[in-house]
Amino acid sequence: MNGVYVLEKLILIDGNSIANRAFYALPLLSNSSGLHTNAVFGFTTMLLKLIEEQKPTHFLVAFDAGKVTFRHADYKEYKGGRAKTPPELSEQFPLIRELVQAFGIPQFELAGYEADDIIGTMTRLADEKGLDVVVVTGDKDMLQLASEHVTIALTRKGISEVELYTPEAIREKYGLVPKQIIDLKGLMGDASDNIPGIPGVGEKTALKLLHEYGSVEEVLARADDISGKMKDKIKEHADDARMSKELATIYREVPMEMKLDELQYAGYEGPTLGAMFRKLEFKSLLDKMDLSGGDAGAEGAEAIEVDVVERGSLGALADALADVEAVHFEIVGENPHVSDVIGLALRMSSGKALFVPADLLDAPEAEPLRRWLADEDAGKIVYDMHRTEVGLHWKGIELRGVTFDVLIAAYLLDPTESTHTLNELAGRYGLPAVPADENVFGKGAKFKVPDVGPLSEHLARKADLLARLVPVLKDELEKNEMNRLYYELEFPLARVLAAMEKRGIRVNADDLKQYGGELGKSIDALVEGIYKAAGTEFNINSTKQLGEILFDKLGLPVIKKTKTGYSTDAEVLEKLAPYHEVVSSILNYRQLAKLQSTYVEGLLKEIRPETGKVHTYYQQTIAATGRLSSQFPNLQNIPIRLEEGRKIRKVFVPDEPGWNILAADYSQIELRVLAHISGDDRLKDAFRNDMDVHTKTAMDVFGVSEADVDANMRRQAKAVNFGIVYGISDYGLSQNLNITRKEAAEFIEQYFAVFQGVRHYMDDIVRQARTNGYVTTLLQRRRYLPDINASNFNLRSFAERTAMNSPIQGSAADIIKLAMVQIAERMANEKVRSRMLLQVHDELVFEVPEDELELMKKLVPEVMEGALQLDVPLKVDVNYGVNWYEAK
DNA sequence: AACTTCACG
DNA sequence: ACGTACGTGAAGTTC
Repeated sequence: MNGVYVLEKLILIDGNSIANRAFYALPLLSNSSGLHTNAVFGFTTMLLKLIEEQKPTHFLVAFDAGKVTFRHADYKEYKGGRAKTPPELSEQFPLIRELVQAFGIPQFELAGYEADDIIGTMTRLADEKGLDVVVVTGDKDMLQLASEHVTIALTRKGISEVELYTPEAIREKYGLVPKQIIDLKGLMGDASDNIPGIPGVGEKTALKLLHEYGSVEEVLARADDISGKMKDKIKEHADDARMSKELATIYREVPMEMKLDELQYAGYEGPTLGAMFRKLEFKSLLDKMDLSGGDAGAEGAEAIEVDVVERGSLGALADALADVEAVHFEIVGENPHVSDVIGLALRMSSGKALFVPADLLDAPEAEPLRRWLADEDAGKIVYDMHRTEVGLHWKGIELRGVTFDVLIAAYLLDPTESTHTLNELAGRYGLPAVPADENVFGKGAKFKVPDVGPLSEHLARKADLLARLVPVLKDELEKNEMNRLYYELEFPLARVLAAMEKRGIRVNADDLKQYGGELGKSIDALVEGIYKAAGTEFNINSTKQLGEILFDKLGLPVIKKTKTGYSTDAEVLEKLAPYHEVVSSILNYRQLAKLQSTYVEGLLKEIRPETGKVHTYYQQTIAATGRLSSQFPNLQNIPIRLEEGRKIRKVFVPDEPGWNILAADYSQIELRVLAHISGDDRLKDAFRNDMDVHTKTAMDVFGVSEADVDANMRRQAKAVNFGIVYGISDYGLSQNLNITRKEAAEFIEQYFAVFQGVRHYMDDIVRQARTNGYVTTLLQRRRYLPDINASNFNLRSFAERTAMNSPIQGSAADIIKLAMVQIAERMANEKVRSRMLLQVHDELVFEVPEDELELMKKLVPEVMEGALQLDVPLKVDVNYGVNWYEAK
């Protein structure tokens, strides 16, 4: 009537029912570790078949949650007498949940309800929306749900075949309308669920009665019309019949907030499913579906045509550059600031490849190539633009005009993967395999750059794969609604980061050495005292030796153990301090030794003699939450909390005399993000009124006025706020506050009673994780949580906390990254001399000439606060001084 | 290479 | 009952 009618089909699976069917239908297979997999296998074949034959656009697998449902409140014998689920089957449920997740199918369960009720509710919702629905189950009761749009697929003989029941089919077979299925069961009962019905009434009699009277109520009302013994039986068991009918009625008003949109199904990802099948050892399916992928090695792969460019042919190369699609640079070593560029492979639009050895890059004849690399208008696809740009920089070559970075895309599509090597990406996205670098170069001491033949072949393969990956990755980004995240945030950020790293930050080596000298004296004195107190010399850095001294020799109480022996961490030592004077000396020693080794000696080693600066390297594709990380040296963990360490910051100075270090940090960005995404009114109010959020939390949780919040209450409230951001648990909070778990639990309950929006968010986000298998940030950054349905309590709890934390930490990361891109743009437009130097998660550090101080003090917070509009204001504090220490 | 400890947000 | 707070990187010791 109005526009195009899109055909949508929702499949709803009764997970428990199908698992049961599969289990009893198939022989008890088990894999090499002795785990049974027959039900999982049956479930798999069922899913594959449904996907192929039904082509669902929406999908849900519903599971029963727990043992007790609302039905037990009415009839405690419900499902009583049923044989316990055999362990061979129950052990398969976690696998089935993982399997469903690997298929990318949403799953759902709700405490107190059975899968039937969830499905009943979904069919009602889908029916209202006009979707076609297929319900897959082994349970005949579900036939009551059949309607114009809802078809019931009942498993038949095992699970290999299903029989489809429309209302017509039900009428043909039983002469009933779907609703009367409930009456049928009310009369005949169901032995397997311990529903009594009327004794002596089986299917035949029940059908006869229903054909005549229509419903249980009618049968009971007109029992007198019925002849013989049946009349007495019916009268005698009238209540049983009524209750049985009630028990058999599927509840279609389950209070769930699941939206149909959340059930969209776009099909499975071969590599994910392949990995699951490998785990389950479903070899036949792997082969049949050709999911083997991965590191198949180069044998099977087609040879790739690659020409090695020589000095004499560099001129000819210049003419070919217009036809380059992708470039792969091989830069060995972890730190691109000090790495060797070995060469590059150009993948031409013809499919052929050219290899340029690194030594040619410096040749005068390579000028056209260098110009092409630096040409903003010469588009090129690369892997890790940021790293390449840095690596080339130290060779005096610029890289510009990159149109797509494969690494960043791969990272966004699954930030939890530990690496995204091209070898892995080939497997992940089902493209022709590329050997692992390790197999070509060797690793560790055996690392060796191979001869030009195999080297050029390998790089050519990688460049070729880059070109092939691009359409696939673009497609995936689009599907995940990550275009903005990619094109407006991560991709432009890569160049901002490269620029910051190339610039570096000046470190005053002389001051640092002097500080190290002072530290050295203090450390020596402490060491002497410790040896004396211990009565022997030993390696204080060795936890093993330290443990022997403290616990065996001095007989101090063991507070905590580690995997390998006694724990001697700061928490333990603080508890031991009252017992022996040596302990506090050890704590002091630890503190100073850390400063000396990591921050004095470590930092000195990282100062580049050519520049007198340290050039950190930001990893943009490591952290699962979307944060950056910093290496060589790590400039995101320079001491600040303790004054002694904080002094280190004095050696970080501006590059030019008379300039300032300016630091701008977000105030409480994570709690502001939480206020925004949870929509919690009280939390929002706190920030809208620019209150001290910990004090406000203390007021609300303890129910006192602002004046009555003492330091201790604020401290506890602060710990609770931290806990909330981390995905709170009573245990974690009790550890942090040194209180009992019970007290911690009461705190948390108090908090949630007040901040109900936050509680709602926490429940909701975990539910989302369970159904989708992932959670997202404000800018659609995704984090997958494969353990969210694990049967192992620890794994599952960890995943739940991660589900709560990641959107918060990740959204904060989104915001500051967005600000960085915008600030870089503004600074370029305003043509300032000031430079952005560092990012420390919620802080940006700049060096600023005196005459730009006023401008930057205004520009930086303005952009940071406006980077992303939230329901609460973002607040930024700005400070500056002659070094990083003074910018406080 | 694994483990422990500790620095930061 | 279970037993960890979330996210990183670096240094030192031990195996």
